[in-house]
Amino acid sequence: MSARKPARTETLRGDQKTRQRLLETALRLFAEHGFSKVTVRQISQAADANLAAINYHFGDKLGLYTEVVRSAVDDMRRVSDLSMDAGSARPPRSPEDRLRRYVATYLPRLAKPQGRAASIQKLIRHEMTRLTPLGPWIAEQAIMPRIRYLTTLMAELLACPESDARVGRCVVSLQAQCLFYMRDPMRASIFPDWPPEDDAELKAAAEHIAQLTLAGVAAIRKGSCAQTPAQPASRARRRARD
Amino acid sequence: MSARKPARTETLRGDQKTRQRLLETALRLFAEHGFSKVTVRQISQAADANLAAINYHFGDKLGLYTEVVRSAVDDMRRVSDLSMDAGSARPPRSPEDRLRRYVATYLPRLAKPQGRAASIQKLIRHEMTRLTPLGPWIAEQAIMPRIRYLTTLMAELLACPESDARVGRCVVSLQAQCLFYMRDPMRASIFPDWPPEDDAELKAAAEHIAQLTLAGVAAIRKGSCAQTPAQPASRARRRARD
Amino acid sequence: MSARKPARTETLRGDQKTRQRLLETALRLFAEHGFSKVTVRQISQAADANLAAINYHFGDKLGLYTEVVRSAVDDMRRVSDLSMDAGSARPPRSPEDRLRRYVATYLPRLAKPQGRAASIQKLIRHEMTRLTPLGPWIAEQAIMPRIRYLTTLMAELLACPESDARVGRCVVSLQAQCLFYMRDPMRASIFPDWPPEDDAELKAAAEHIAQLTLAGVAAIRKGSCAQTPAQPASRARRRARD
Amino acid sequence: MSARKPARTETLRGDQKTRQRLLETALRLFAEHGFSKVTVRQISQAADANLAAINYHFGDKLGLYTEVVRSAVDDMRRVSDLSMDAGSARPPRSPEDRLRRYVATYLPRLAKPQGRAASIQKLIRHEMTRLTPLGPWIAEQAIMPRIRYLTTLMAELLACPESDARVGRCVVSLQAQCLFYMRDPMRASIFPDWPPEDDAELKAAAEHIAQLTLAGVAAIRKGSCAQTPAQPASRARRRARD
DNA sequence: AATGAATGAGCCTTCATTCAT
DNA sequence: GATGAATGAAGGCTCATTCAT
Repeated sequence: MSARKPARTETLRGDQKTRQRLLETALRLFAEHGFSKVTVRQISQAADANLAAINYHFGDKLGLYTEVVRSAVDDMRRVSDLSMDAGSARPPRSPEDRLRRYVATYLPRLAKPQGRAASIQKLIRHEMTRLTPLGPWIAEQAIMPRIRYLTTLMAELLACPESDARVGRCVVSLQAQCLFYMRDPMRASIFPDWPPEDDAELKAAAEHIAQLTLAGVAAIRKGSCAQTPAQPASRARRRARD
Repeated sequence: MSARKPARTETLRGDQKTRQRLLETALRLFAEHGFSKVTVRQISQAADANLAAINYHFGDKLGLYTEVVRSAVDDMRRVSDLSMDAGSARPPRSPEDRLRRYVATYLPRLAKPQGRAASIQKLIRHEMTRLTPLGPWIAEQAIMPRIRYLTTLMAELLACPESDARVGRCVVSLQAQCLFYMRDPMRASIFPDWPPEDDAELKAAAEHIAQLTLAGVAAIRKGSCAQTPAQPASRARRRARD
Repeated sequence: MSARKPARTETLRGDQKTRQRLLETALRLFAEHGFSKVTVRQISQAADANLAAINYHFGDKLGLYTEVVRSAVDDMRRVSDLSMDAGSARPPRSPEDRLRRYVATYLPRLAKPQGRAASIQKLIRHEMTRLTPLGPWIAEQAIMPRIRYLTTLMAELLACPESDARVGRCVVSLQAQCLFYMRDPMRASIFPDWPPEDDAELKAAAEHIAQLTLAGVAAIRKGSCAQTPAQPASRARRRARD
Repeated sequence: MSARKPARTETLRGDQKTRQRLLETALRLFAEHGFSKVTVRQISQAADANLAAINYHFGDKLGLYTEVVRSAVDDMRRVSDLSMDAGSARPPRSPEDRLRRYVATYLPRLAKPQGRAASIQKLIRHEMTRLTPLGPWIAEQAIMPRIRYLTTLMAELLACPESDARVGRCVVSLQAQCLFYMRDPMRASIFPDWPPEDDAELKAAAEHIAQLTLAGVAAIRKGSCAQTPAQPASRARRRARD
């Protein structure tokens, strides 16, 4: 059989050896419809492979899915380091600058994922509601680095140890604002323009988040006892007005 | 016939109890596992009803689901008005106070939904990823009132018309921070303590969000044209450093 | 309840007392779709009656059907006598005239049944493929009279006793030609113009059948060699005579 | 691979036997009880196959049915050509002889279908009352060839163009008489001896039909304008009386 | 390494029927 | 005499998986 095929065809269809085709097709379909809405028949047909090939290569449907998620998250992690100065040998910047840069590079990737990243994002979203054993692993790979990076950053901004309770809350506030710009079919069905795709608007949004967060964190840093009920509220208001 | 009416009411309760039991059971199961992971057999068994009763009362599985979602969203909408001063004849408070109150009442309901609300929240989460025709309706019922309320509030805080682009971004920033405290099985599997259940911690979190947001919005209000690159950015940075 | 209704409404809906409405609706639906393709729900809804009313009045679905068929066949029998000189006190006509008249009155009724007769015809057709216990009874009611009438007629034409084998065959030949003009959805789907609805064409068809049959019967009566025009047939004729 | 081919053929037979068994069993059951009265469970059990095999091989129940009908009609068409001189290189016979031969070969096949043909006949009968999209196709395959053959034949006998209205009527008269001898459960339940199974009786019946029809057609040919009311009718009557 | 056929469990739905008023 | 609710038995179909090459 192999002798009769041109090398090129061999490469296109034989070299990535069914297994690779299955992985790519499965990523696309799982991302689009979720694990349980995709049948192995659909995958094998779309990948131009035999029905039993999935079983042969990955044991069963879940085995294929696991492999897909694993490689997807690997991809994601590799790329995501970029926004966090990872491996950058540049002169250390001010925490404010680092935060602005973080938001400015993170937001477009959330709002306008490119190529494989788009599928991966959808896949992770589906995975979020399925509660598989891979969840914690995904978290460790994809989320914790961000948390650690932002924790250090916020601790600097607040001028306090990373263990301070306010640090975590500020990290959450920032991360929450960013993640809200992630593509979401549900939100898109309500607000057809969400998230914004216009580069200018996305840039403005990033600056908005950075400005609001920096100002808010600064206020929290200064606000020794901002939380007390009676008087402090008026004090806080006054301060917020400044 | 009139003499039998009491008996009939008894009957209505006794017979229609099945319908009600089905609705409640279905809400619980759909919330827990999602539409397609729950079988009508499970529901009818758990509700101690006949399999065909679902068909009789709701036509088919989807009819039951629709009814469940509809009543759930109705419930949610009715309760959610409370945090938005709806119908309150109290003396108008400052926008800062209203924002604080909004967060303070909204956050616990997101983080620690009570009874039916817990199921409803899960149900809506599932519905979010399914993209059914009910999505837009849910949005109008459950989300838009909040958006409108917060838009008015932010416009006041920013002292600008509601159509100003900054208003929308501030609304998003606040709402994003709040929604991040919503229960989420995925996040819970990564951070076992999320969202915090401790009342004190929740209160502190609400005050954090309010304080950060108020300070951030105030900064944005003053920085009339903070978005342009050159000067305003430095101004904003300087202010954030204080 | 009865006191409050105008007599007329009472008549339209109350007088024929559900039972009658059910019978008529069932006839229509059974005729249109056949016994097993119609559900009791459809019937009760179309008759504006309760679902359980069928069970109440007729025991079960089959009971209703039996009643429908029984009354339909009764109807049919009553009307069908007309084409067979039944009860006619007119002077006896020649058998040729009686045959022509038979075809002329029978054919239009088969091809263009009017009102209830149309439903009854369809109903009988469905019943023909179902092989119910009512079959023989229907036959006795609706078919045997014709057979007997035609048998007498053909015996006259053939000038032989009714027990002669040729009589039965001639009866079959005539009846077969007539019944072919009965409405038939299948044939209609192949030949959209079948059976002809045009009165002139129908009349021509009746005369054709009468003429062909009379000539054919006459030839059979004479026996030997009615068919051959030229020579070649003589060989076949000889063979057929043996 | 070539070495394994024999084994493979063995396999094709051994495995695909299921498909063939399903087709045969389905033909039998569908013929006996009709499409909707047979369950896929019955078929798969009777064919000693798995329930899902039907879905695998034919998509769904209707797919199986379609395949059964298709092959049945194919069979029927192939066999039916025999009675119509198709492909026969014999010396042309007189139209009278051809008509006699047509009836003589057609009638036994209608009255006493052999083996598969018996099932096919029943199947077609059921199909006739169901009005499926296959109806027209069945017609074209199984009926139209006969119509065309008989039309040519009758035009010869009448010595007129095929478009003459009388040709069609004569075709109908002959075909109607023949089809009446088709097996029919309903007629059988009324006349237990119908259609006759005795070869002698069938032969006599065929000769009767041929004789009656030939004489009738001859009469119609001579009575150029037999359809007009006044004279010709009396002429025809007179002739018929002889 | 890969395939086509076959399997069995399970799902949603429909329907005639009965029950309790 | 009539009703709405409830029931249980099937029926068709889908799907992941395994078997025999």
